[in-house]
Amino acid sequence: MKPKKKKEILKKKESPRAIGKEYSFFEDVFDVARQIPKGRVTSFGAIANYLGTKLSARMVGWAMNGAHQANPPVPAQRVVNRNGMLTGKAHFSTPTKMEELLAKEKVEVKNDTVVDFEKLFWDPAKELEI
DNA sequence: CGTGTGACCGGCG
DNA sequence: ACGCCGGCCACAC
Repeated sequence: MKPKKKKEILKKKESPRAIGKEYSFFEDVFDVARQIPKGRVTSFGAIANYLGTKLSARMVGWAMNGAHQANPPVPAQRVVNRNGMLTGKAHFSTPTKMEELLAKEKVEVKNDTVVDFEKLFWDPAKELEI
């Protein structure tokens, strides 16, 4: 947890490649995703909202595209759409990997959808308090 | 530099 | 109630 930064990161994006490393919106998404408490889940919209791009939740999901490939690994299984559906399960090693991971987190998954999603919902904008 | 795409979301028919 | 369409931002080709 790092109460600093926050929007500071998205201030102006000073040439991501100029750094020579991955340093951009991705890191923000990854960082937020990593801050998701165990046994909790969040939605793309929530992350997008936290990042200030709620109107473009698509990019969040798109960013997650490299999340399962990022280092350190990002618990992408805790990130689902606003319906609580495991939309990105297909992007995991195995189609069942996502619900398996969630199952280990004591998160019930029924029909590719998180049970009690509303209760397990973790809003970064609130928890992290922008 | 321009075009395409993306694990979405919300509104409208 | 369901389905389709547009939109927004960032990144890769």
